[in-house]
Amino acid sequence: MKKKEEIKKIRVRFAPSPTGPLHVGGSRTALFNCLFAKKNNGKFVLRIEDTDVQRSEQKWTDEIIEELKWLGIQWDEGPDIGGEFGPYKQSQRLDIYEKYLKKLLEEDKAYYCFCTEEELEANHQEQMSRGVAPKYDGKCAHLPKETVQKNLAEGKSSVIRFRIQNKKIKFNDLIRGEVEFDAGLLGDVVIAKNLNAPLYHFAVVVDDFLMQISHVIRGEEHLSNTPRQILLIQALGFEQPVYAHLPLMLNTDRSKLSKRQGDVALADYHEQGYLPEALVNFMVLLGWNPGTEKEVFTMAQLAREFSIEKVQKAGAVFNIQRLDFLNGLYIREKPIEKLTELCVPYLKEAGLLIAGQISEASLQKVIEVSRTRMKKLSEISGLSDFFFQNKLGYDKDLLKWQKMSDSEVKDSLSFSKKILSDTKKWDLKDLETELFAASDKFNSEKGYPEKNRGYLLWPLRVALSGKDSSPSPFEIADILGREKTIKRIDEAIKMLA
RNA sequence: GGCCCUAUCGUCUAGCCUGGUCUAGGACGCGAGCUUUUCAAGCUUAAAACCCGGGUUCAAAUCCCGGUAGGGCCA
Repeated sequence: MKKKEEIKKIRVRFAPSPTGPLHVGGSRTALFNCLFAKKNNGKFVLRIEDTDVQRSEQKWTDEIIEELKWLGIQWDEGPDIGGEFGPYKQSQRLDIYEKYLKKLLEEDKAYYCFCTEEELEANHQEQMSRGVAPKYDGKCAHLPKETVQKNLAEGKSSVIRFRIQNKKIKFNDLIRGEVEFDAGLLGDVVIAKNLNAPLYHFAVVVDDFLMQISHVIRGEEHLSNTPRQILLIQALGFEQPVYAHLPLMLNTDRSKLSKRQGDVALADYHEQGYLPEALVNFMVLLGWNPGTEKEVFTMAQLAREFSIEKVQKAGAVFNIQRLDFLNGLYIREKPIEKLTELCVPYLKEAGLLIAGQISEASLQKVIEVSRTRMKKLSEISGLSDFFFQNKLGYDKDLLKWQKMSDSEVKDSLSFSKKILSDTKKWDLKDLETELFAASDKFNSEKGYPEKNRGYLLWPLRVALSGKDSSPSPFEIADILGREKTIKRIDEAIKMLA
């Protein structure tokens, strides 16, 4: 058998910091990573970057996991399921970082810096005033060993800095092509507060290497951090991954998507009743398209059709109207049992759904007749409340179709009442047929224009719904049943008396 | 301030690599119409863009150069 080429396994990761709710931007990064892995038969790793002890909290880790799962994003290795390259939380890997930190220190590729905040600030100010790019001035870069030892022994506060070499860093980005930076402009970067407190740039590099990450797919905000990390990789003798920097998700004013201009937490969208299918479909189209005119995708289709080469370079504005459209689309397509199940919590929260008050079948009908009007699940209560309420509150003038007078409306309702009282079969089809026929009869008796069915149907529909817009009177009556329907008509007539 | 990235309808984008088929295609939204008791949904339809300036070429949205604008990162 022919010996297999050393084909490097595709391994990607999503590495969020649990310092707050999962951001939609982060969710999209996770999605792209997941799709890239699926498409290329690779592995997708979830790693929690919780080295910032001050700001990291377990509850955010839990939320990240929960929301990603909800979206339908699956990982092959992660803090919740373990894996070959664990642990997958940086806080559990401190001894690993310490080892590499010591190595850099021993090889004099990193050094202790004792500069105070004030010194750094003064230096920064001075450089700014001279119009020079601000960077660390290297004051502690060549301290005698004894001084360092003495300072350390005295417990003088310090950080560990990495020596940035003065050279050009070039790398090939899968999305942007060749990118070049001049590292000489950088200044020695702080990689750890101390041996047990590594900082972001350092921890990522170590973990990506140890977890054998082949492709680093992340947001564009990290593009300018890449040369630093490459230098670190070289200093540690690691292998460099392939980079792909995704375009940013933008506010309407084209700045980086941020809180003040709307919701940024995935959980917010979840709560409002956006469907994961819609969110996934929406997010993937922000910066990617298959090159065909197809725009509606399931996760499975995406896993097949996704290609990183077709990812856009420019940032994409988060356009909520498009999300709403897609969500409406998925709401309309959802099997009714599923959709009903999804709506129940919203109805309960609004105090509309009281256990045992309505049959499952009727509830499904309520959802069915409301779904075309729904952009998100949370809208169900406002759309269907009148089905559940005993008393409707509306102005009697709403009952009037065009320029009808009170007594005309009363006649109209009485007419409907008579028809509905006599109707033998109480189902949607028959109600519709009967009422259409009744409308024609009513109009000709009253001398109203033949085709204008509003004279009969509008007052009826308002009497049943109490709203200026609602499903048809047939649909409402069908669900309400004869007794409640007649009762509502009577109540309306009473208002006109 | 320095560095880097980006640039097609209001928005998401196709086309750009391999110049002509582009009077620039699709989708969301917006306008109109149909349908209709209402609002939706559905169907039909309109308006709407190649950032600017040079160059190369018979021919440029597409290639080259220079601006401009926006964004990101650094502190």
